Amino acid sequence: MKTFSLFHYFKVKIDRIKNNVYLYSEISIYLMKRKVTLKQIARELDVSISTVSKSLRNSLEISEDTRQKVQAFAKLYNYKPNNIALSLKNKKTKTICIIIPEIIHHFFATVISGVENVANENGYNVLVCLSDESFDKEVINMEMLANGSIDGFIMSLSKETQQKKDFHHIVEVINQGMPVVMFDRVTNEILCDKVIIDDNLAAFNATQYLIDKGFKKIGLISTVDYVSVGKLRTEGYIKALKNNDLKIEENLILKIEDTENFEESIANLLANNEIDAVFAVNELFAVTAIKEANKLGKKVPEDISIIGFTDGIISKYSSPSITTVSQNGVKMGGKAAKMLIERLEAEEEDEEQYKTEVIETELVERESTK
Amino acid sequence: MKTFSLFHYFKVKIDRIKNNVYLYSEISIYLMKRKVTLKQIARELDVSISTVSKSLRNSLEISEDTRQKVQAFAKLYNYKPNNIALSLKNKKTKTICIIIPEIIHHFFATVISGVENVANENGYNVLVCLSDESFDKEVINMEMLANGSIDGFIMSLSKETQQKKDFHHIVEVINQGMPVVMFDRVTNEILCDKVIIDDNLAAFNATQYLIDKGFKKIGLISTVDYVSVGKLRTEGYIKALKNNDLKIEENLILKIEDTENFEESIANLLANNEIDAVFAVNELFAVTAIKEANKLGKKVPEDISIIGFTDGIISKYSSPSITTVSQNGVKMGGKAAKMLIERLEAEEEDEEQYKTEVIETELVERESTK
DNA sequence: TTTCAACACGAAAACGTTTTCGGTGTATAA
DNA sequence: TTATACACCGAAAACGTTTTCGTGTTGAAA
Repeated sequence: MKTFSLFHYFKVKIDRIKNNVYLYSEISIYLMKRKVTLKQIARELDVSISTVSKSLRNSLEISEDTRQKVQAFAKLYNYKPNNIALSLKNKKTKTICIIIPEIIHHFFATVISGVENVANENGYNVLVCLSDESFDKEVINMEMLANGSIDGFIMSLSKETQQKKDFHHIVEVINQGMPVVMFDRVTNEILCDKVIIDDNLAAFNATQYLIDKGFKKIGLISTVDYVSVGKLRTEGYIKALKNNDLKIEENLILKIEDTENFEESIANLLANNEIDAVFAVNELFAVTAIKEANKLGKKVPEDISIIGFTDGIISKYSSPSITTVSQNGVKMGGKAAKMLIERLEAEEEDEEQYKTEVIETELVERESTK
Repeated sequence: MKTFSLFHYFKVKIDRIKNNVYLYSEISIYLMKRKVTLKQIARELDVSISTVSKSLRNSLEISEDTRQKVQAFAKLYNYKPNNIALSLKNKKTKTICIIIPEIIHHFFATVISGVENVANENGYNVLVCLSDESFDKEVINMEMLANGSIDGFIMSLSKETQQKKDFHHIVEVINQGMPVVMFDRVTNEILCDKVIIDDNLAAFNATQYLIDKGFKKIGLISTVDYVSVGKLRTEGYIKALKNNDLKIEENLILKIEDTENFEESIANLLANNEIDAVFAVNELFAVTAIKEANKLGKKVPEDISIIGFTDGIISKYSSPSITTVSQNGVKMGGKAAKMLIERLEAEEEDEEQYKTEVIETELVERESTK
């Protein structure tokens, strides 16, 4: 029994501790070695577990003398309370889970960063789960963790979930009393706190920006409609055109389904139409548009202007760098975490109404527009 | 007491269950509502907790009859065992923690992705902690989680930790019997499992590649030496030059300390020297070199060739796309997770010797070299 | 000397599991 | 009828905490 031998390593030292001779300076060297529990300290010091616990928490019930003795001993063995036991007792884990479709998307990475910051400031840990855009993985993750492992969820829906419109797993979790905050890819069918950007407005502004520059034939590279943000951004684009009495031309609108091999579709869009500007709903589409334009002998921004969405690594370091709608992921994640934690620490479900926070976007002008 | 009223909602149904009339088809509708425990089921069914537990685990000690009754009831109330309680009992949390300096670096994001995959396959969850390149945050995170919250660590050292060379927090954790796997930014001062790439060799190969193309004046953009990978890559570069009897010119070697505002340094390097090729130790430096070269009127790859390190988003989508040393983060994370889990599930610390796995790199040829 | 408060500490319950061990009751064999 | 076996079930310990309540000792006041 390794845990026992531990107590005989520094017999001399311990006896001195017991006799209230505290040698703090000598103690730090012996910090190492296995986990020690209240029970073990209690046994060794010939007091009860309660006494040890109270001593360490500086309870007034305990005499100055034993308190110091216990604390010195605990320090010697580097006692730290077991978090799992505390979680069980308190019915709180101080851990929140964020479920995102993919981590390699820069935007989601920044959101995690924002969540982590705020969570840590408030003493929470962050569990990251990747749904991989899969409905099943989303469900499994949630069911797995909803059984005491965490205190609440922050999530952005997977594509498949948005397509199926099946949200039973989320409803169940909420019904069990566990708070959920959705961000970015949300749905109206679930009642919970949400934090989003005004995709519609942002797209409208971006398109308007192009129109103001004098462009008439503005292409749109979007996603299929079941991706909520794709749909909203498409609507914003259309609204801007209508507002300026420009014709909506179906062949200028490209809706990409597959995230692989979309280069050809974009090349076709650019080749077969007299487009003088493009609004792309993400930075991948934007940078690909630049590449394909170059291949067709069209220079950016001289021959064609391009605006992207999401201010990530690509937009910043592409040549030319890309004018884009900046969507502050860090702020978004931070806000989501704040909302979740506030709800967790509210006096037992005030059942106060759910809120939807809108993070403002900003158009970052770079080299891809003129 | 909300938890009680629950038991009176569907009184009729329950009575039928008790009388062994199992109506599975009707059950699914009532899945919702709060967490139910073994104790509650036991009380309601007038059996002991042990019986309920055994029934649900299909113990042979329990009669077919009560087993079915209990299982039907548990299903009705969507019983799921409490993970925290299980963790406490089993002294295993089935959670591993990955500590990385920053999540917005594409490479680290891919590592997380690899860790997540392997972890999930083996029934583990992944807790992500960001050290933010800070020693203190690294220490706090580790101390916080080493108290039962997780089963093991996967980590890459923060810059500050590498600079201070203070690894006491890691030693302590290991001494407590918690396995640690280090990746990418590792140190020889710690004995544990590691997974790295052969930075030296990879840099050597990349430099050799440039030399083979006929370049003589090859610049190096590296980091300061306390960043282990920066140092190793620098050594590889120097070795390649020496091997080919090329002069090592100090003014062709740029060591960047600050990750902000390094553009000027790079511009100076390119402006003040007759450089015909550059090897950069990460993709940020590589893409910046391209930008600065362009500003100086030098075209890539016509006037100057550039090789980067880490095959990330930037290298792929930059124009021109960047020839780079591909460092497979997913594979690296997967390997690290595999090593950690194997150690966790080994028959109680065989104390088998620690291993260091080397992930092979690959030179991905793109447009930035000719 | 008796009474009472203050003090210092311990026992035990609770959180939700799993598992070991022991104890019923019934049926079968002697 | 008695002994044995077996099927079925419950009590209790264990994981590591915190907290409530109870209890014994001490000293001072009556």
